[in-house]
Amino acid sequence: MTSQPMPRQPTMQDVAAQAGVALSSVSRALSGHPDVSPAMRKRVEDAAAALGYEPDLLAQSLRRGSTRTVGFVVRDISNPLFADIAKAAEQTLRHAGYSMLLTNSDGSTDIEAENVNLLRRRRVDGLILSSVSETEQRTLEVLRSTRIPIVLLDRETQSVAASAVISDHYHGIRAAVSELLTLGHRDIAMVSGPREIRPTRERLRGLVDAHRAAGVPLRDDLLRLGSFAEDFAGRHTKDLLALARPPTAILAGGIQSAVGVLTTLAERGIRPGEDIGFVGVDDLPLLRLFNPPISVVTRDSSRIGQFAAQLFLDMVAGAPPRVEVVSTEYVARASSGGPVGAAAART
DNA sequence: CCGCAGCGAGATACGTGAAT
DNA sequence: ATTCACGTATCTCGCTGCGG
Repeated sequence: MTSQPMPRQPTMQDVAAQAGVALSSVSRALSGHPDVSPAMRKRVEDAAAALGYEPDLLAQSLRRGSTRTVGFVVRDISNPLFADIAKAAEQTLRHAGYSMLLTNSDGSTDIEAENVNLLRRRRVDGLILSSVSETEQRTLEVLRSTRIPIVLLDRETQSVAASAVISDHYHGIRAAVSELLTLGHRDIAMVSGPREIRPTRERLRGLVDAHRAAGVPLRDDLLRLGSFAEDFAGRHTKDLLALARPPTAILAGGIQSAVGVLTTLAERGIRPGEDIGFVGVDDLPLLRLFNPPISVVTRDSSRIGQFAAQLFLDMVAGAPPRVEVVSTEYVARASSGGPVGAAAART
C-alpha cells in the first residue's frame, strides 16, 4: 500500500511559485496594496485560486501582533439577555473583520479571573466584560496588566481605564416603584443581585428614591440582594411569603431572579397581578404568556451589544475610553396590581 | 543550559528597468 | 528627472526543538 503524503495547505510561497512572481508581490496583491498592476493582481489571484490558497490566520496574527479577535466574558451564559447582547456585538464585530470568543464565568469570580487571563494570553485584541464583581482583585489585576481595549457592561471601576456600556436602571425602577406605590402597595420587596455591582446599586437607589418621593417608609427586611441566581430568588421568595407581614408586590431584578420568584409563586398557587403585584426586570419572551400580563422594566439589549462592539472599535482606532448609556423603560401591565391595588382603587 | 534555526505572512529598505 | 511596478533581501512576531 502506497501512502500518499498528507497534502499540505498551500502557502504564500506556493502561490508565488505558481504565479512565477516574488513572495512580496503575492503579499501586496492579496492585501490590497496600491503598488500592484492589474495584470499582477490577476496573475496572483488566479494562482491563489488554482491552489485553493487561504491565508494562514495564525501566521497573520504572528506577523501583525493582532489576532483580530475579541473576548466576550459573560457572567452567566444561560441568561437570555446576554445571548441578545452577544449576538449584536458579534454581528458588529464581524462586519469590522473581527471574530468573537465567548467564555462563561458561571457567576464565579475564580472562573472569571481565569477566563480573562486566558483570553489575554490568547492575545485577543480586546475584551468585552460582564463582570461577576466590580471588586474582584484578581480580575482587576489582569485587566490593569493588559493594554488592549476593554469594554465593561454595566460595571464601573475607576482602577481600570475602560469604556463602558451602562444601563439607566435607576429611572426604570423608580418609575416602576412609583406606580406600585400609587396603586397602593406599601410593602414592596426587591429580589436581585449583590450590592457590590452597579445594576443592583442603581435599582436600589431607584427604589429608595421612589419611596422617599412618595413619603412611604422603605421596609429593609424586604430587600433580598445577594445573587442573580434562580435558586437564590426562589429561596428568598419563600422566606418573604412566610413573613408575618409579607410583601404585596415583588420586584425581580434580573431574568433569572424573575424565573425564581415566578416559579415559587406558581408552586404556591399565587397569581402575579391578582394575588400579588409583580414587576420583572428585563423582558423574556415567555413572560408574554402570563395572564394577566407581566409588567417589566426593559432595555434594548441589541443596542447594548452594538455599543459594546463599537466602543471597542473606536478604541482600536485610537479614541479614548468613554461611556454609553442605554435607557430603561417601565412597561406597565396588569401584573403590577394585586389585591392592594384593587382595594386602593375601590376607596 | 544556552543559542540558534525555522515556522508563515507581511513590512520595509532598497535596487532595477521602463515609461512618462 | 521622476514615477511606477515590480523584484530581492532581510527582519519581525512567539515558540519549539535541536545541537553544542
